[in-house]
Amino acid sequence: MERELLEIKKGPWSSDEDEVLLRHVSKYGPREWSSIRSKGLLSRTGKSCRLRWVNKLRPNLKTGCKFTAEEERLVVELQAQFGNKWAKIATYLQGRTDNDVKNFWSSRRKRLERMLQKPPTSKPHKNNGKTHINQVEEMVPPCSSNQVEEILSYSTSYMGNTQVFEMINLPDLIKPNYQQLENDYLSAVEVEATPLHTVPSFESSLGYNFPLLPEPDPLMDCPLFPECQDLVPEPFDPIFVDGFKEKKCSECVCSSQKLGTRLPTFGLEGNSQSASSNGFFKDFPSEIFEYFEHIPTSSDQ
DNA sequence: AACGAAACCAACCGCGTTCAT
DNA sequence: GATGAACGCGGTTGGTTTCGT
Repeated sequence: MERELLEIKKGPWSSDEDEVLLRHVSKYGPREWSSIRSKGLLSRTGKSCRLRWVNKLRPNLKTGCKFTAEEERLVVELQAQFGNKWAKIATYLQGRTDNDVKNFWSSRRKRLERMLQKPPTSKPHKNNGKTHINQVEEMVPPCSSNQVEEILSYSTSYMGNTQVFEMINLPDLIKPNYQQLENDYLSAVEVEATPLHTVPSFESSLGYNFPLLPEPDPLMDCPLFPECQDLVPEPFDPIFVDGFKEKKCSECVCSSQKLGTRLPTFGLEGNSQSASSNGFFKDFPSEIFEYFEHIPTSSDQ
């Protein structure tokens, strides 16, 4: 028994272990992770227990759901704003963990890196069932990782979803549909501000009132408010900032006032243009297209 | 059907921060 | 203030699943 406890178990969690962990959390709350092992309940480290709870067992998680277009857009915007502060970004996305966001981002990054680094081939493009991404892989010249980062900031692929190319147009991404964003944020705030005891959840059955996730403070975090200019994280993506230049900051403030200064204003007026096919490519830096052949559209087929 | 590549996801590790003593 | 334990976060890795050929 003692020996068993000394040996730290690693690897996938069993449902029994999950159950033990859930019982512990229901009794003591999501803390005292180390005591789980010291009490002999599990031979996992406190760290591991916490991670399991945060990423899989916590109530209200969107496990197994692909990122929606809105979530994707938010991640892109927030990543440009905060950098790789995944935990912070995750607080803006209901039901998503930092791990989710991190995985989403790195997967996206890898995909784009591959797209931009594969040398062009001389093979004819037949487009027989190939996605446009596959074609790009064959056509785009090698590219530095900086370029990848840059492009990542402005594009969204939405590859994981079934509507593979019904993606957000880059202009839409850089100049998001403001009204939509407002609505989304307000509904998000509404959810976040709803006390957990009013939300049917895990807590009611297990008897512990889980604390709300820390609510992001968009006012403090938004570098676009004049009063927050000092808080702009460095390095701040210059091109991303460029996207905002045409709009005066006063407009940000006005918009934020409309929302009681709680909206993370992206400082842009609406672009009601809906996502359409090929939006992904429309949004790439123009140089890239020097290497492109004509990409067939749906009307070509 | 088999195989390889890509995508996805869960979990670990190292390091920095916070907190109690 | 110094120290150590606990915690939280970001980066990375490795296993599994999905997809295309």
